[in-house]
Amino acid sequence: MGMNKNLPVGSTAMLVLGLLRQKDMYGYQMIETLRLQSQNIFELKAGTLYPLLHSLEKNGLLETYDQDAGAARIRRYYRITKKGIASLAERRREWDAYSFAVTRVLGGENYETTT
Amino acid sequence: MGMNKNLPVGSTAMLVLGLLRQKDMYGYQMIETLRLQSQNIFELKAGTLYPLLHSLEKNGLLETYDQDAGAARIRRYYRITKKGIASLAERRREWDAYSFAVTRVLGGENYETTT
DNA sequence: TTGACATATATAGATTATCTATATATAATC
DNA sequence: GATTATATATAGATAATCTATATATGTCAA
Repeated sequence: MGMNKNLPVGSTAMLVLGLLRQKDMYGYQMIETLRLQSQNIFELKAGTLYPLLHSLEKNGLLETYDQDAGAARIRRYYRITKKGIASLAERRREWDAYSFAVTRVLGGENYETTT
Repeated sequence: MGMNKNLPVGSTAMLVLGLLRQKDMYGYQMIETLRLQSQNIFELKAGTLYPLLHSLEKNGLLETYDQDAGAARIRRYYRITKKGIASLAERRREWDAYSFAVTRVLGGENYETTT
């Protein structure tokens, strides 16, 4: 993910599942939507996304269908499954716990260190 | 970092710098303090921490001193440098932007997708 | 009409963060 | 005497993401 090489990581699958909970999308659209909704914070690379989508599909979190005939260009749409929705909920719980803990450690409050 | 293998993230350096902004610490103490302050969310492994400390020191973000003589066991203390404090501030800015963007994407608000 | 750029998907290989496993040594506890 | 906690360290494995590359079509400007 864009920004800085150090920070992000590990939560791309959660973001993709979050997008697809909004509506079905094809890969390129996910990259654009993620960039727009995050105000250019997330710049997901195609080389990251497509292998990730394949793996989420293989694990039953997503399913695919190709665009209706008649369209010039092929677009492979992804739809989130029941299992994907459950996985998203679990990932969100973990994200919340993680980011809350970061706030606690960096927050500036003075927790005494029970050494 | 503990929790779940997926989530973790690349923010361990930020957390370590955050701890050392509170006060000087030695490695083992950082692991314990991080675990306590995060209420067991962060379970940083020794095999992660020590190489990280060496690298932060090599880059001038930390400096070390050994425990005063007389003590039985050797403890290597780490102190954050001016450069380390600046780096922490930058990493926090990035963390804030990142977590804010996650909230925007997952938040549930209905941003229209300008496809 | 040619070239450049945006759209669209895909894979191979490199990089890097973190983990597991292992090593060493002392102190405390059973 | 054996086990567990303290304390630091390194080697090797795993996994997430990136860069680079490939392919193909559509659009727009020169």
